[in-house]
Amino acid sequence: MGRRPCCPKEINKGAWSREEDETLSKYVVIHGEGKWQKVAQNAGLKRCGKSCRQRWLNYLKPGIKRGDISVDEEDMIIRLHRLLGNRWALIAKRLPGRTDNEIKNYWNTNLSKKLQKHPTSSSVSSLQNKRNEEEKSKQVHVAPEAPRPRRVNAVEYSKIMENGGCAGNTSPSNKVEGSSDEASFSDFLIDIDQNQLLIADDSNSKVPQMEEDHNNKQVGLTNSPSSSSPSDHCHHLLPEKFDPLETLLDVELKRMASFLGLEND
DNA sequence: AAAGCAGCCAACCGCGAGATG
DNA sequence: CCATCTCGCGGTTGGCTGCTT
Repeated sequence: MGRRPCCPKEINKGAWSREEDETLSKYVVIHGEGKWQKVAQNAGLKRCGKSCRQRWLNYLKPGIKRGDISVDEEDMIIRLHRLLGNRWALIAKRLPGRTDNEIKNYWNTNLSKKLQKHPTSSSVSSLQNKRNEEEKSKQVHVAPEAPRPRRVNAVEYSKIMENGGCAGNTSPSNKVEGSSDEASFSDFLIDIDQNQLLIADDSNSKVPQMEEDHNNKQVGLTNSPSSSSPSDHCHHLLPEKFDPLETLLDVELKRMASFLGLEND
Protein backbone atom coordinates (compact mmCIF):
# COMPACT_ATOMS: atom_id res chain seq x y z
CA MET A 1 0.00 0.00 0.00
CA GLY A 2 2.42 2.58 1.23
CA ARG A 3 2.00 5.98 2.57
CA ARG A 4 0.46 8.62 0.41
CA PRO A 5 2.95 11.43 -0.06
CA CYS A 6 1.90 14.47 1.86
CA CYS A 7 3.03 16.76 -0.90
CA PRO A 8 2.09 15.18 -4.19
CA LYS A 9 2.62 18.22 -6.39
CA GLU A 10 5.84 19.84 -7.31
CA ILE A 11 6.72 22.07 -4.45
CA ASN A 12 9.48 24.31 -3.30
CA LYS A 13 11.97 22.87 -0.90
CA GLY A 14 14.81 24.26 1.05
CA ALA A 15 15.18 27.65 2.62
CA TRP A 16 12.23 29.99 2.70
CA SER A 17 12.49 33.25 0.83
CA ARG A 18 11.45 36.55 2.34
CA GLU A 19 8.52 36.70 -0.03
CA GLU A 20 7.31 33.31 1.09
CA ASP A 21 7.62 34.32 4.72
CA GLU A 22 5.62 37.47 4.13
CA THR A 23 2.96 35.62 2.21
CA LEU A 24 2.60 33.01 4.91
CA SER A 25 2.61 35.54 7.72
CA LYS A 26 -0.06 37.66 6.11
CA TYR A 27 -2.25 34.68 5.44
CA VAL A 28 -2.00 33.26 8.93
CA VAL A 29 -2.56 36.63 10.56
CA ILE A 30 -5.75 37.05 8.57
CA HIS A 31 -7.09 33.52 8.56
CA GLY A 32 -5.53 32.04 11.64
CA GLU A 33 -3.58 28.86 12.18
CA GLY A 34 -4.70 25.41 11.22
CA LYS A 35 -5.67 23.64 8.02
CA TRP A 36 -2.15 23.97 6.82
CA GLN A 37 -2.77 22.18 3.57
CA LYS A 38 -5.29 24.85 2.69
CA VAL A 39 -2.96 27.54 3.92
CA ALA A 40 -0.39 26.36 1.43
CA GLN A 41 -2.95 26.25 -1.37
CA ASN A 42 -4.90 29.38 -0.64
CA ALA A 43 -1.88 31.51 0.08
CA GLY A 44 -0.41 30.51 -3.22
CA LEU A 45 2.64 29.01 -1.64
CA LYS A 46 4.29 26.16 -3.46
CA ARG A 47 4.99 24.53 -0.15
CA CYS A 48 3.80 21.49 1.68
CA GLY A 49 1.33 22.21 4.46
CA LYS A 50 3.63 20.72 7.00
CA SER A 51 6.38 22.98 5.84
CA CYS A 52 4.12 26.01 6.24
CA ARG A 53 3.18 24.94 9.72
CA GLN A 54 6.76 24.40 10.72
CA ARG A 55 7.90 27.69 9.28
CA TRP A 56 5.17 29.55 11.09
CA LEU A 57 5.57 27.85 14.44
CA ASN A 58 9.35 27.94 14.50
CA TYR A 59 10.13 31.30 12.99
CA LEU A 60 7.27 33.53 11.96
CA LYS A 61 4.90 33.28 14.86
CA PRO A 62 4.99 36.38 17.05
CA GLY A 63 6.82 35.89 20.31
CA ILE A 64 9.35 33.41 19.05
CA LYS A 65 12.74 34.01 20.56
CA ARG A 66 15.77 33.27 18.45
CA GLY A 67 19.22 32.47 19.72
CA ASP A 68 20.89 33.75 22.87
CA ILE A 69 19.74 30.97 25.10
CA SER A 70 20.35 32.23 28.60
CA VAL A 71 22.08 30.40 31.40
CA ASP A 72 18.76 29.92 33.11
CA GLU A 73 17.19 28.53 30.00
CA GLU A 74 20.12 26.24 29.41
CA ASP A 75 19.90 25.01 32.93
CA MET A 76 16.21 24.44 32.58
CA ILE A 77 16.73 22.49 29.39
CA ILE A 78 19.24 20.24 31.08
CA ARG A 79 17.00 19.55 34.00
CA LEU A 80 13.97 18.94 31.87
CA HIS A 81 15.92 16.69 29.58
CA ARG A 82 16.98 14.58 32.50
CA LEU A 83 13.38 14.31 33.43
CA LEU A 84 11.74 13.88 30.11
CA GLY A 85 14.39 12.69 27.73
CA ASN A 86 14.07 13.79 24.13
CA ARG A 87 10.61 15.16 24.58
CA TRP A 88 11.49 18.43 22.97
CA ALA A 89 7.96 19.64 22.60
CA LEU A 90 7.32 19.18 26.29
CA ILE A 91 10.54 20.91 27.17
CA ALA A 92 9.76 23.76 24.81
CA LYS A 93 6.43 24.31 26.51
CA ARG A 94 8.28 25.22 29.65
CA LEU A 95 10.43 27.76 27.90
CA PRO A 96 8.27 30.55 26.57
CA GLY A 97 9.23 31.70 23.12
CA ARG A 98 11.44 28.75 22.46
CA THR A 99 10.57 26.08 19.95
CA ASP A 100 11.14 22.38 20.17
CA ASN A 101 13.31 22.53 17.08
CA GLU A 102 15.56 25.16 18.53
CA ILE A 103 15.91 23.35 21.81
CA LYS A 104 16.60 20.10 20.03
CA ASN A 105 19.29 21.73 17.91
CA TYR A 106 20.76 23.47 20.90
CA TRP A 107 20.90 20.23 22.78
CA ASN A 108 22.46 18.31 19.96
CA THR A 109 25.05 20.95 19.15
CA ASN A 110 25.92 22.24 22.59
CA LEU A 111 24.57 20.55 25.64
CA SER A 112 25.02 16.93 24.70
CA LYS A 113 28.68 17.59 24.07
CA LYS A 114 29.11 19.53 27.26
CA LEU A 115 27.45 16.82 29.22
CA GLN A 116 29.61 14.22 27.58
CA LYS A 117 32.60 16.07 28.91
CA HIS A 118 31.02 16.40 32.35
CA PRO A 119 28.70 13.44 32.56
CA THR A 120 28.39 13.56 36.32
CA SER A 121 27.56 17.21 36.41
CA SER A 122 23.93 18.02 36.96
CA SER A 123 24.34 21.15 34.95
CA VAL A 124 26.90 22.74 32.72
CA SER A 125 26.20 26.25 33.77
CA SER A 126 28.47 28.07 36.11
CA LEU A 127 25.37 28.89 38.04
CA GLN A 128 25.18 25.30 39.09
CA ASN A 129 28.76 24.79 40.12
CA LYS A 130 28.06 25.53 43.72
CA ARG A 131 25.16 23.15 43.82
CA ASN A 132 27.21 20.54 42.02
CA GLU A 133 29.67 20.53 44.83
CA GLU A 134 26.88 19.71 47.21
CA GLU A 135 25.53 17.07 44.95
CA LYS A 136 28.82 15.31 44.51
CA SER A 137 28.39 13.79 47.89
CA LYS A 138 25.04 12.40 46.87
CA GLN A 139 24.58 9.68 44.36
CA VAL A 140 22.39 11.38 41.83
CA HIS A 141 20.06 8.84 40.45
CA VAL A 142 19.44 8.99 36.74
CA ALA A 143 17.64 6.01 35.38
CA PRO A 144 20.07 4.87 32.72
CA GLU A 145 17.62 2.86 30.74
CA ALA A 146 14.40 4.49 31.70
CA PRO A 147 11.77 3.46 29.23
CA ARG A 148 10.86 6.20 26.89
CA PRO A 149 7.52 7.49 28.01
CA ARG A 150 4.75 7.13 25.55
CA ARG A 151 2.16 9.71 24.89
CA VAL A 152 -0.83 8.68 26.87
CA ASN A 153 -4.24 9.06 25.38
CA ALA A 154 -7.38 9.45 27.39
CA VAL A 155 -8.27 5.79 27.34
CA GLU A 156 -4.86 4.68 28.47
CA TYR A 157 -4.84 7.31 31.13
CA SER A 158 -8.10 6.14 32.58
CA LYS A 159 -6.71 2.61 32.69
CA ILE A 160 -3.68 3.83 34.52
CA MET A 161 -5.84 5.61 37.00
CA GLU A 162 -8.04 2.57 37.47
CA ASN A 163 -4.96 0.61 38.38
CA GLY A 164 -4.10 3.11 41.03
CA GLY A 165 -1.42 4.53 38.85
CA CYS A 166 -1.85 8.02 40.14
CA ALA A 167 1.47 9.78 40.46
CA GLY A 168 3.36 6.57 39.86
CA ASN A 169 3.65 6.54 43.61
CA THR A 170 4.18 2.90 44.26
CA SER A 171 7.90 3.20 44.21
CA PRO A 172 9.66 4.53 47.26
CA SER A 173 12.01 6.35 44.98
CA ASN A 174 9.15 8.49 43.87
CA LYS A 175 8.36 9.56 47.32
CA VAL A 176 9.34 13.11 47.95
CA GLU A 177 9.42 14.93 51.18
CA GLY A 178 7.24 17.64 49.82
CA SER A 179 7.39 19.75 52.91
CA SER A 180 11.13 19.71 53.10
CA ASP A 181 12.33 22.89 51.53
CA GLU A 182 15.86 21.82 52.18
CA ALA A 183 15.52 18.87 49.90
CA SER A 184 17.34 19.60 46.70
CA PHE A 185 14.87 20.48 44.09
CA SER A 186 17.09 19.00 41.45
CA ASP A 187 17.01 15.75 43.31
CA PHE A 188 13.30 16.02 43.40
CA LEU A 189 13.19 16.45 39.68
CA ILE A 190 15.43 13.50 39.18
CA ASP A 191 13.41 11.22 41.30
CA ILE A 192 10.08 12.09 39.88
CA ASP A 193 8.51 9.53 37.65
CA GLN A 194 8.59 10.38 33.99
CA ASN A 195 5.35 8.80 33.08
CA GLN A 196 3.72 10.59 35.91
CA LEU A 197 4.81 13.85 34.42
CA LEU A 198 3.56 12.89 31.04
CA ILE A 199 0.23 11.89 32.39
CA ALA A 200 0.04 15.16 34.15
CA ASP A 201 0.94 17.02 31.04
CA ASP A 202 -1.45 15.18 28.81
CA SER A 203 -4.32 15.56 31.13
CA ASN A 204 -3.26 19.09 31.92
CA SER A 205 -4.85 18.80 35.28
CA LYS A 206 -3.20 16.08 37.29
CA VAL A 207 -0.93 16.55 40.22
CA PRO A 208 0.88 13.99 42.30
CA GLN A 209 0.17 13.74 45.94
CA MET A 210 3.64 14.91 46.77
CA GLU A 211 2.66 18.30 45.57
CA GLU A 212 0.01 18.85 48.11
CA ASP A 213 2.10 20.33 50.86
CA HIS A 214 3.53 22.79 48.48
CA ASN A 215 0.45 23.63 46.56
CA ASN A 216 -2.51 23.33 48.79
CA LYS A 217 -2.03 26.80 50.09
CA GLN A 218 -1.17 28.25 46.74
CA VAL A 219 -4.04 26.93 44.74
CA GLY A 220 -6.55 26.29 47.43
CA LEU A 221 -6.45 22.55 47.29
CA THR A 222 -7.91 20.40 49.93
CA ASN A 223 -7.11 16.78 50.36
CA SER A 224 -10.34 14.97 50.85
CA PRO A 225 -10.04 12.37 53.58
CA SER A 226 -12.91 10.48 52.04
CA SER A 227 -10.85 9.59 49.02
CA SER A 228 -10.62 5.85 48.95
CA SER A 229 -8.77 4.91 45.83
CA PRO A 230 -5.55 6.45 44.68
CA SER A 231 -7.24 7.83 41.64
CA ASP A 232 -10.01 9.31 43.70
CA HIS A 233 -7.42 10.82 45.84
CA CYS A 234 -5.77 12.41 42.91
CA HIS A 235 -8.91 13.78 41.44
CA HIS A 236 -9.84 15.38 44.69
CA LEU A 237 -6.49 17.03 44.75
CA LEU A 238 -6.75 18.56 41.40
CA PRO A 239 -7.87 21.98 40.42
CA GLU A 240 -9.38 22.54 37.02
CA LYS A 241 -6.17 23.68 35.37
CA PHE A 242 -3.02 22.67 37.03
CA ASP A 243 0.34 21.95 35.60
CA PRO A 244 2.60 20.37 38.18
CA LEU A 245 5.76 20.83 36.24
CA GLU A 246 4.95 24.46 35.68
CA THR A 247 4.61 24.94 39.38
CA LEU A 248 7.72 22.96 40.15
CA LEU A 249 9.73 24.94 37.70
CA ASP A 250 8.35 28.13 39.06
CA VAL A 251 9.72 27.12 42.42
CA GLU A 252 13.04 26.30 40.88
CA LEU A 253 13.18 29.61 39.05
CA LYS A 254 12.51 31.41 42.28
CA ARG A 255 15.35 29.49 43.83
CA MET A 256 17.63 30.52 41.02
CA ALA A 257 16.52 34.12 41.34
CA SER A 258 17.13 33.96 45.04
CA PHE A 259 20.53 32.47 44.46
CA LEU A 260 21.36 35.33 42.13
CA GLY A 261 19.78 37.93 44.34
CA LEU A 262 17.20 38.72 41.67
CA GLU A 263 14.08 37.81 43.51
CA ASN A 264 12.64 41.25 43.01
CA ASP A 265 13.03 41.18 39.24
C1' DA B 1 44.45 31.02 -1.97
C1' DA B 2 42.03 26.93 -1.80
C1' DA B 3 40.85 22.48 -0.31
C1' DG B 4 39.23 19.85 3.57
C1' DC B 5 36.87 19.54 7.74
C1' DA B 6 33.69 20.33 11.51
C1' DG B 7 29.88 22.64 13.57
C1' DC B 8 25.50 24.73 13.34
C1' DC B 9 20.81 24.95 12.21
C1' DA B 10 16.79 25.26 9.03
C1' DA B 11 14.14 22.12 6.89
C1' DC B 12 12.56 17.55 5.59
C1' DC B 13 10.72 13.01 6.59
C1' DG B 14 8.17 9.31 8.66
C1' DC B 15 5.28 7.92 12.21
C1' DG B 16 1.57 7.98 15.70
C1' DA B 17 -2.64 9.87 17.53
C1' DG B 18 -6.85 12.28 17.33
C1' DA B 19 -10.56 14.18 14.52
C1' DT B 20 -13.83 13.69 11.05
C1' DG B 21 -17.02 11.81 7.72
C1' DC C 1 -16.44 0.61 12.76
C1' DC C 2 -13.48 1.97 9.26
C1' DA C 3 -10.93 4.95 6.12
C1' DT C 4 -9.04 9.23 5.52
C1' DC C 5 -7.40 13.65 6.91
C1' DT C 6 -4.82 16.67 9.82
C1' DC C 7 -1.74 17.76 13.22
C1' DG C 8 2.19 17.26 16.28
C1' DC C 9 6.39 15.16 17.37
C1' DG C 10 11.18 13.52 17.15
C1' DG C 11 14.96 11.88 14.22
C1' DT C 12 17.66 12.93 10.42
C1' DT C 13 19.57 15.38 6.51
C1' DG C 14 21.80 18.76 3.78
C1' DG C 15 23.53 23.30 2.99
C1' DC C 16 25.91 27.16 4.78
C1' DT C 17 29.68 29.12 7.38
C1' DG C 18 33.90 29.50 9.66
C1' DC C 19 38.15 27.43 10.92
C1' DT C 20 42.30 24.74 9.96
C1' DT C 21 45.86 22.96 7.19
